[in-house]
Amino acid sequence: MAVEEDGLRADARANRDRILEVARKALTADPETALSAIGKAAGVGQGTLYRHFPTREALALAIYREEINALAALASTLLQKHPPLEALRLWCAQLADSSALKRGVAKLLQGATSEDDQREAYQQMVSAVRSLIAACEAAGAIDRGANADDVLMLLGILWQIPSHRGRDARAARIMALIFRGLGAKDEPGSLAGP
Amino acid sequence: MAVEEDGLRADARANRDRILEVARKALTADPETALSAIGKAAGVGQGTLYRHFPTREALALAIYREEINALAALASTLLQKHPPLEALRLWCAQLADSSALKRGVAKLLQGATSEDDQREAYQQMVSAVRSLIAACEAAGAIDRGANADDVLMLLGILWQIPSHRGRDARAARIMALIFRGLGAKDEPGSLAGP
DNA sequence: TTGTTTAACGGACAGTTGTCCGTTTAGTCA
DNA sequence: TGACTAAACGGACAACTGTCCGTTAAACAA
Repeated sequence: MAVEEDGLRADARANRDRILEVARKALTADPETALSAIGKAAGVGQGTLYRHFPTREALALAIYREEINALAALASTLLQKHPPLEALRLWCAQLADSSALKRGVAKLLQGATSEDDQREAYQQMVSAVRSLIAACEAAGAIDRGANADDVLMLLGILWQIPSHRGRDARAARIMALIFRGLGAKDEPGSLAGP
Repeated sequence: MAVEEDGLRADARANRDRILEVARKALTADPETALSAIGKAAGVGQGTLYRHFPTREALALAIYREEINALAALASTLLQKHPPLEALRLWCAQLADSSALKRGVAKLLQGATSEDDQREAYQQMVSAVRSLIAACEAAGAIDRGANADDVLMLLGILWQIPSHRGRDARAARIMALIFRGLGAKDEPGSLAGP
């Protein structure tokens, strides 16, 4: 047997792509759509669906993989264009705004999981946070000693805020608290305490 | 029909108690025990089980209700015996140590749920946090403006930390970050930075 | 006691998740 | 082109959750 460049057989790849396409629409419309319904809509059997995506999280992760990649890449981009602390702020704001990355992916950020590709995505995010933190520390913009895993875990809360009215304000308050916890030196232009 | 003092008919109360007793043991042994198995072990039908406890969380909540009550009550006790900030610290430490209050209840602290009794338990916890925060603010031990819901949400993370080695250290780091975020004035005796 | 009401019971059932395994077929090589 | 092999398929199945509804019996009144 030979393999395609990505290690998948042609029919497997086609199925995978079709499942993802269907799932993206279905889950966007209703995040709790039954996986069996997605399988049916994609014209594949249960077995096929679960072989490609063993859990709901794995499916959600694959769907939002692009956004995760983008978010991870954003870190270095921001660091090039802005002072470290502002880069961190902007990155967190983007994180909070990525409303597409809902519940399903949120767990991922709370702690390492066992699935390989989930681990990888988690690592990407931790690396992003780590680079931002390191830059801030080097610039003296936050205190030393912050732990990237901890910070990511705390930031993960931003997705658990129910999307009622006042969500944004709440997210802002929580972010501000975390930044303070990091010992962020207030920048010129921001309102600050004593 | 008349009712007992607690509003439950005698047989209903007996069933409820029996379910709780069985569930406590079963869930302690394996947090993922099937609810159907618990129902069977308690000698009640599916319907009875679900009427008493509509969801797994509701059951977990009922089991740990005493601990939640104790935790809520602890707040005022600590405030009487200690300076506000230390009371808050001790309370959070106790919260982090309540390892029995695992996953199932954790969600509860993340955001308001719709179930009535879950709401009530949540409110108890928020009230506890609010009183602690208020005392700290009044004493000038933390900055004004902290939001009890936000703080509880952040503290809820403490239960999501996987119980690997290093869990305690991680919990301590996260708590420290939150306290800093609240603007906690370091007490004499604690190690602190500039 | 006996009768009436209705809360509570409990098991059947429908829907979903995740697994298993016999069947199909893509890709390769002669 | 035809045969071979293993990756992939897909549907049946087992387990679990949560609902529905006909039946039972607790509480009370006459």
